Amino acid sequence: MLALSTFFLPLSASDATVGSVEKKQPYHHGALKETLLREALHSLEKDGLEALSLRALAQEAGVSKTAPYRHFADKDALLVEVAAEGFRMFADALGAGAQVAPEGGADATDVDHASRPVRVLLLSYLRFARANPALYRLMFSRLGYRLHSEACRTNAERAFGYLMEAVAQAQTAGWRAAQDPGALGLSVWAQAHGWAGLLNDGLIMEEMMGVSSDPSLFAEALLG
Amino acid sequence: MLALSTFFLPLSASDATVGSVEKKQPYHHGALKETLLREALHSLEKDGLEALSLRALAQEAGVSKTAPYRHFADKDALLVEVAAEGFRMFADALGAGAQVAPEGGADATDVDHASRPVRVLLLSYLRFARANPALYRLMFSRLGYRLHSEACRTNAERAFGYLMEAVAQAQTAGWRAAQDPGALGLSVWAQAHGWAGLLNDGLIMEEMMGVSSDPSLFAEALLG
DNA sequence: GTCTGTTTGTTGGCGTTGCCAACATCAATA
DNA sequence: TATTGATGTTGGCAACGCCAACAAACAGAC
Repeated sequence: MLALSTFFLPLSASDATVGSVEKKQPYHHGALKETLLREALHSLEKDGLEALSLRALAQEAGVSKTAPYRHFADKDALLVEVAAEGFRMFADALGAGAQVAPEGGADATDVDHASRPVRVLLLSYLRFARANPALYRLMFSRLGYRLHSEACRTNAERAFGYLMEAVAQAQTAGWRAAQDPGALGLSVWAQAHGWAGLLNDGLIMEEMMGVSSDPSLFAEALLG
Repeated sequence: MLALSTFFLPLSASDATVGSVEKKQPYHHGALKETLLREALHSLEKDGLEALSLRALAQEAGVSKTAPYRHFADKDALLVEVAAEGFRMFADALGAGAQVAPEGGADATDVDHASRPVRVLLLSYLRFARANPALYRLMFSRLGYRLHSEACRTNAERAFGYLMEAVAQAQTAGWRAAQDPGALGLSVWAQAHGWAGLLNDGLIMEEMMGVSSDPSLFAEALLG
């Protein structure tokens, strides 16, 4: 009777405590790789990179300790794929943020209006970094970029492209128009990366500065 | 005869292969804590944080695997003390750099002359980060600041003080004089921290930007 | 359908790590 | 001199990444 509910459930094999008679866990998981990647993301944001363990992921997926090695050469290979997924999400976030408010309309009275695209992008950037701190750290580490994963490189360059677009837009509107675009883009990136790191590692020391840690306020200080 | 050279060498107990007769390694090391900290620094810069092992440090010091626990509660405690030493070195570097060229003299013809103190400090900052990448990473991580070690906090604040001094000097000389000093200091710090991270993790992608990775060139882009 | 090869799991084990408990040695002090 | 506390040693536990050998299930050829 109870077994009727186990008709086609190859995805989440979580019916371990149903009874002791018919635990018909299928030999093949069916979607182990995707499950492991999803769990790795969860584990990352829950307990950080250092606590992430292949064996624990395997156990959580209801699979033996060495099963992950059928899908990933080693732990680093899994982390690289997680980082690639992170870069995909990251580029999407920057792209979406840029599309939300392309040209605000007729509020050009503000002196800093020209820098608006950069400001918008920085907020998207910091929002992502704050929402996924461990993932962000992983992405911008030896594993994220160094190990020349194609997916990482592609999406990282896409994200950087959005940043350069925002800078170009701002420059044509008059913001730091004299500066070299490449150097300016790198500078903006460094600013964003620095803020992300300081915020995520809890190093901001607001009490030392009398400045709130609300990212929207930082943007004011970011742009001269 | 050869044993004459082993008169008072309680520090480096590396005379293991002298002979097999008189290896009179004293039961107590004498300076284990300092030795371990020194080796930890070396190991950090040689193989990175992830490869650092308490057992390996102990073996290198010629001591049993659990001897370090008489001086450090656990691995994190040792790393915190390493980070504290790092902050000491860091603050010293920033302070020394500031003293080298307090007021350059009569070359005030440069428009960017006012920002000179900040530029000098940024170069000291990046030089330190580039010279000790793994240490820098450790310092600005969960272990460096979060675990409220008194020595870390004190020296970090000293370093930040030098940064704020440079900013104040530049502001009185006219550089971004209108901006809030606290916010401006934080912004400069974020810039420096961002550059340090991007450089140390090899994420700069000069070919993408047509910009050399020479830190002295970055300073140009750093300051509007 | 049966056979066969490949994919995807499993068990058992190796070497390493951080850390604990129990014991040994030595210096300093009562 | 006896005792105590600091410092180092041995043995061991659990967890980890990863390897080798084996087992189950799927997939295509016949």
